[in-house]
Amino acid sequence: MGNAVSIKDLARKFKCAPSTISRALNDHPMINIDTRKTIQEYAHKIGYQKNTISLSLLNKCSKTLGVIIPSISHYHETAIIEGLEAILQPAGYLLNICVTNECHALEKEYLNRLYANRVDAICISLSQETFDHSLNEHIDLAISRSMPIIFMDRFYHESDVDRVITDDFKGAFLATEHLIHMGCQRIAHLHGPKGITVSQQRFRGYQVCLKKYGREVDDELVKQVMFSPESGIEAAKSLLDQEIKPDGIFAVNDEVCFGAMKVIQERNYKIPEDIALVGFDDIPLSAFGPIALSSVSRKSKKIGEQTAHLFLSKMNGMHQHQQFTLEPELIVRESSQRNHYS
Amino acid sequence: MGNAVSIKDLARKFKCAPSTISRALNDHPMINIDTRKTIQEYAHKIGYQKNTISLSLLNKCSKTLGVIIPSISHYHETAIIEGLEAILQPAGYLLNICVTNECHALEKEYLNRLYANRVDAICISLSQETFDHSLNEHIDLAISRSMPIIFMDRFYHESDVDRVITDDFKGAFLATEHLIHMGCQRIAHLHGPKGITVSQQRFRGYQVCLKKYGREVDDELVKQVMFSPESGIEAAKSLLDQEIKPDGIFAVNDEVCFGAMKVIQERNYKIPEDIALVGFDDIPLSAFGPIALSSVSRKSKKIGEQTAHLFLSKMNGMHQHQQFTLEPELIVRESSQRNHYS
DNA sequence: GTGAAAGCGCTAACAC
DNA sequence: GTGTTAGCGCTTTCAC
Repeated sequence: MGNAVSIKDLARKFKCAPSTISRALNDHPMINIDTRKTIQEYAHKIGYQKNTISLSLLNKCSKTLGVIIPSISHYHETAIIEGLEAILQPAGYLLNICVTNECHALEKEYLNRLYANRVDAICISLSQETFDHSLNEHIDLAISRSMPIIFMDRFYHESDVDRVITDDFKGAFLATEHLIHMGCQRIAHLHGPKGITVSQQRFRGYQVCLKKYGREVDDELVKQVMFSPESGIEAAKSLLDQEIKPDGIFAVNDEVCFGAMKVIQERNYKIPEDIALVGFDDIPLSAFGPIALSSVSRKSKKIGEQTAHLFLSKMNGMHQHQQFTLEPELIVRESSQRNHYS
Repeated sequence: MGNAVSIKDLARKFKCAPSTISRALNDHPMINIDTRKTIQEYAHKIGYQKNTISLSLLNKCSKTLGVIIPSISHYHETAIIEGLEAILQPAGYLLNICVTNECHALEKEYLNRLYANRVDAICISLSQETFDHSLNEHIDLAISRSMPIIFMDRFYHESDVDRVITDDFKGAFLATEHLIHMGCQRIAHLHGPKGITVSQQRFRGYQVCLKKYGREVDDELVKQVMFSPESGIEAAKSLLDQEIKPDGIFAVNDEVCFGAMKVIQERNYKIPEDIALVGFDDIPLSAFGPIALSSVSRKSKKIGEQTAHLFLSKMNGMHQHQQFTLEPELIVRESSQRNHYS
């Protein structure tokens, strides 16, 4: 790495000034066309490649986007990354991806490191810890340093920031309404971790929908879960062990649903006849389990794409903050499709 | 971003030379302890943060690792990234993650861009296209530029390179042997895309194991698939439509297995009694489907960790090439656990 | 049409 | 104990 060929080396070789080489390589019209070609060809031949770091220093622009996410093991986050890459690769950007494991200290550390590296902007989906304890100083610091920040999914307050989110409330509403239409009388909800926006929004959608159809939210039918199948298993067991059993379940995500599905089948209830199931996220495997799972798609890839576009517009001088809320889509499959409508 | 506070600004403020500030911030013992503290506190207060780009230029070291992977939508790749981060975050590194979608042109483009950014090394899992057509000039170019390259999973030839892989052959052998032990007589294989090392190795493991137990590989029982559940569905249908039906299936990965499982259940065969199933990768959902899937774990996270260690040892001056081959582990679950052993 | 020089932010060798 | 200077690789303004 220390031996990379530089513009100076080429200058020595051609017995000219570094600036001439620079101009030649950038196809500057004022350089003699022949020398230009000769230099370009030679540079290519010996594998010269501009050192972008020096350009970053010079132009105060690193052509890199920082991405901070709480986890990378779910479809949602990887689809976001795919969306970001799809738009930003052609635009010449690289992605610095940082995974916080929902840990605030790490998030803070990464935010600082990305700033130290002078990335052009940071897209962030806040960690659970940051959320739970409203720890926002690191974000405020970044903003005061005028580092452009774009929030994805979770954001720290309603004030004037750039953000791209899905309308989780609406998605949850659609899912619950669908279960009502399928004739479910006792619709349970597997409620995501407390303090997380998506959990709250999805619960609210469930709640408001039930109310709208003149039903009460029964606390016994709402169980707390983490975002994992294990957690869905536990919750489903506790649901099926109690007096009032559900005939429909809307879960905070698909993984949880898979866990619940396993328990339901083990106990010989029929899906969707005895218990109808709807999840959230529409992960790729949902369509291909032994019972295809109904799910709300939150357009994960689109979040990435939209975020990328927002970022590019900021790079092009758009200083006004923008907020995008994407529409979720209910995908009905076997796990909730009943033939007898209510 | 253009307004970031620099060492020069601090020098102006304290009416001293930039080098004094630099030394103070780096806790240089020769600077007066009081001025040192004063400067440090003030710098912290106004949110000064060293510009790492200038350091990269100076030290010829960017504290960044480039990561090139063919896809990011499977558990395997995300687990690798988790492994890399687990080791490299504490060491102060950032990851530039690039997804090629199995496309050679993109891979080449990214490799070059990472070199332009002078990342300290590049970890790469080659794209299918690169593999299929043995397109290695970009790799050779990177090596000739003395950019450290570490191969993960797929690598381009057996020569002297750094690499971390799993023993796919052995994993496949274990899976097949297990099916034999479970009494399966006609073991089918869902063979991954041609030209991909993992497909070949897994097929070879299957093949060699059958031979070892005195059985023939029946071409009718080997079906070609892609790495998707859809593909598993098709292949399973074609298997079950033919004269000779399998009583055991070893699939190139778990997604494919899920697809196959769906078809098998739809046709009312019992798992594992009629048909036993073993997949590969041990994705998190495998344990939690309605029928828990047996699978070979390729220690994905460990690949990331080992790669990170290899990288760090290279940064510490280890110039000899290292090759690591991780041991796979067969995880037996419902889909293949029969009570009557052969 | 080409060269010389300054500067992006920082550190380190060398003064004093 | 602190200042001065040069330099990492590049572009760009100003000369000529």
